[in-house]
Amino acid sequence: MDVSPILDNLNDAQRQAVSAPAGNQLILAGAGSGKTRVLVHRIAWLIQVEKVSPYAILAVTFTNKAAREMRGRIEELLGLNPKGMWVGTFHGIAHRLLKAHWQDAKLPKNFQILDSDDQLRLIKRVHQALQLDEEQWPAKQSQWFINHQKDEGLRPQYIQTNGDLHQETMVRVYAAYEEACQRGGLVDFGELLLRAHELWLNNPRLLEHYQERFPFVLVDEFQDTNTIQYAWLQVLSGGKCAVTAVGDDDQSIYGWRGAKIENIQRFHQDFPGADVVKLEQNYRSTANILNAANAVIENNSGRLGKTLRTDGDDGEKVSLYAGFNEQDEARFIVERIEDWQRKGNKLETTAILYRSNAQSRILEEALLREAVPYRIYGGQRFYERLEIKNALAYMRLIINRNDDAAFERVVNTPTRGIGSKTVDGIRLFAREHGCAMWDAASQMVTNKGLTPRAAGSVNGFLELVNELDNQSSDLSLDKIASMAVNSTGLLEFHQKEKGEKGQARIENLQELLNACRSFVPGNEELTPLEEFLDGAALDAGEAQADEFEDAVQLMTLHSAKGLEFPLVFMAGVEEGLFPHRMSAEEPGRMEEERRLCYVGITRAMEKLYISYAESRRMYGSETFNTVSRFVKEIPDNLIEEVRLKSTVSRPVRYGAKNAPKLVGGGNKVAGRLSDGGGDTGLRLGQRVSHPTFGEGVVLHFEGNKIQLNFKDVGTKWLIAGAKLDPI
DNA sequence: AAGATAGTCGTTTTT
DNA sequence: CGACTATCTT
Repeated sequence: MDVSPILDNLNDAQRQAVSAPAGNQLILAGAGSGKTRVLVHRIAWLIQVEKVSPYAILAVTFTNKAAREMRGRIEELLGLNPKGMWVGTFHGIAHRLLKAHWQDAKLPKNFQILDSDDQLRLIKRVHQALQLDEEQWPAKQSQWFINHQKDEGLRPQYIQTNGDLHQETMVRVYAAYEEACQRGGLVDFGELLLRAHELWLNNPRLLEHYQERFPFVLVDEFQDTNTIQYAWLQVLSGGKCAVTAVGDDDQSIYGWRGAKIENIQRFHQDFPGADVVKLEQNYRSTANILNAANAVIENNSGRLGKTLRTDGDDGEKVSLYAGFNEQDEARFIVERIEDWQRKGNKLETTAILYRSNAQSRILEEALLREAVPYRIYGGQRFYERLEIKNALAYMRLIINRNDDAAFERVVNTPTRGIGSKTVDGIRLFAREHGCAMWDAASQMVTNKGLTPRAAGSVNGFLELVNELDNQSSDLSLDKIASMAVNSTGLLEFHQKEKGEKGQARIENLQELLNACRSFVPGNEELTPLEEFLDGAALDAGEAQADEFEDAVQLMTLHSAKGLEFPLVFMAGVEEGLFPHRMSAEEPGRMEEERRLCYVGITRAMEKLYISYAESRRMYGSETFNTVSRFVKEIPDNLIEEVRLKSTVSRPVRYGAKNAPKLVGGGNKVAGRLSDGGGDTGLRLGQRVSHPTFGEGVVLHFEGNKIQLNFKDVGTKWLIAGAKLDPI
C-alpha cells in the first residue's frame, strides 16, 4: 500500500495524528493548523491503510456545512464517495437513528421536527393551557429552561425543585410541553439528542449493535459538545470503540448555549488511553497576527496549553484605529477597504467582524455611501422565513394531521374566515379531549360545535388538506409542493402583500419549488416528502443570494469561526461592547469573550485592523468607552496606531441615517433639492423599491441617471424617469 | 382582519 | 434610537 498520498504534505504532528494506531485520541488543533485536513486524512488512513470498512466509521460535526465539507473532501481524497459511511451533524445522526428505530424510541413513524420558532409557539399554548400570566411567565424563559434541561439530559421528573415556585412552574411547563409534543409526534432539537441517548440506554441490544458497527468514531469541534452530546458519545463508545476528538479549547465560544469546554478536558478520564496530539503549526496568519492572538489568549486560565507558531514572515503590524465615533470608525474601515481594492485585491478577501449584529447598520451605511458592495452573513435563514414555513406547514399536515404547530400556522393562512375565537375554541376542545387540533376541528364540525359560518370555513380547511393528501399519493415532490403553494392560495395570498415584501416572498416560494424540483431522495425508508421536510428542519439552508458578486463580508465574530480572510477588520473593540458588558461579572464568561477575540484575530491571514469608537450611540444615548482590555493584552511591538492623516475628516453630510424620513405614503418630497437629486423626489441614501429590481438604495446622481444599489441584483444605473418609490 | 399606535427592550445562535 | 410586539381601532 502506497501511503504517500495520505501522508505527504503533512507535518510531523499531523502525520502522527493521521497514522496513530487504533484507539482513543484527542487532537488539539489550533486555529489554522489544518484540522479538517487531519480529520479527513485520518479517515482515509483508516479506510485505505487499516482496511477499515467505510461502514465502520462514524464522523460527527456540528454544522451541516462542516458535514458537507468533510464529505466533499473525503470524496476528493479517496476518489470516490465512500457510500454507507455515516457523516453528519449530531442532530442529523440522532434523527437518523430515531427514524430507524422509531418504535424503540416510542415515537410515531412520521414524527416531525420542531424548530425553535415552532417550539416557542407551542410553549405559548402550553402557558395558556396552564393559565400562566404572560407578564410573569415569559414563554421565552420557559423555552430556555426546557432546552437547557434537555441539553443537560434531564427529564422533568428528575429535576429537583426544592419547593421553589419558579422552578416548580418551569417543571410543570416542561412536563406539559413534553406531553403536547408526544401527542403531536413532535420532536425539538434537544429532544432529538435526548431521545437518541435514551434509545441506547433503554435498548442494550441496539446499543451493542451500533457499538459493533462503529468501532471508529470521529468528532469535530469537540470543544462545542454539550452534556448530552458528550454522554451520547460516551455511551456509544462503551469503552470499546476508538473515539477521535478534534477540537480547540481556545475556540470554545458557545458556552452560553450549553457547550461544555470541560468536555475536552475530561476526555482523558472518560476515554482511557487517549493519545494526545497538538497541532500548533499555523498555516494561515503572519507571525505578527499570530503572536497577537497568542498574547491575548495567554491571559486565560486552565487552558490545555497550545502555542501556535508559524514559519511565515512577520508581516505587517496589527493596526489600531481610535475612531472619534462609530461613524468615523466605519468611514475609516471603508477607506482602508477602498485602498485595498485599489491595490488589486478582491473585496471578498476582506471581512468586517463585530461583536453584535446591531453594529452592522452603521457599517452598511458607510459602505453604501461609497458604493462598496457588501454581503451580510447571518440573519434569517431560508427555511425559517414566514412564507416558506407556511408552505411547509401544509406539506407537514399532509403526512401528519396531528402536527398542531403546522395546523395553527396555516388554519387561517391564507385567511379563510377562521378567526382567533374559532381557533381558541378548537384549541380548548383539543386540550379537554387530549387530542390533536385536527381531530378537535373535525369533531366540532360534525357535532355542530361551531357557528355555521365557522363550521363551513373549518370544514373547507379540513377538506383542502385531505384533498392535498389524496392527490399527493402518486405525485412527485415538486408537484406536491406546487399544490401546497398554489392550490392552497398561499401564493396568491403573499402576492397580495404590497411592496417589496410580497415580491421577495413570491421569489422565496419559487425558490422552494426549485429546491423541491432538484431534490434527490436518498432514503428508501421514507417518502421523498418526508425526507425533504426532515432535511428542511435540520438544515436551515444558509445558501442565499449574490454569490457571484464580489463583495465585502460582514458578520459577527461567532459566525466567523472556521473562516479565514486575507484582510480582517475587528470593529467596536471597546470595553462594554467587546468584551460585552453582560459578560463582565463572571470570570468564566469573560474568558469566553477572550476566546472570541482570539477567534477574531486568528481569522486574519495578512492584515488585521482593530478599531474602536471613543463615543458611540447605543440605545439612543451617547456612550463613551475605552479601548478593550484585549487590545491592551497585545504587546506594543505588534501594534501600530493609526493616526488621522488630516485633522479634519470629511464631514458626513448625507446618508440613509441622517436624512429625514419621508412621512406619509407620498413619493414626492416637495422642494427638496437634495444633493443633486434634482426633481426626482429622491435623495442620496434614499431607500426605494422598484417593480422588477426590488428594494434598493440611491447611491449617485449623474445627469439624468441615478445609480442604485439593489438588495438582490446589485448596483444598477437607471434613468431619472424610472419607476422608483421611496420606502 | 388589516392598520395604526403605544409600549418594550436591547449579546452571541452550529441544530 | 428603532425594531418588534401587543393591543386597540375601524
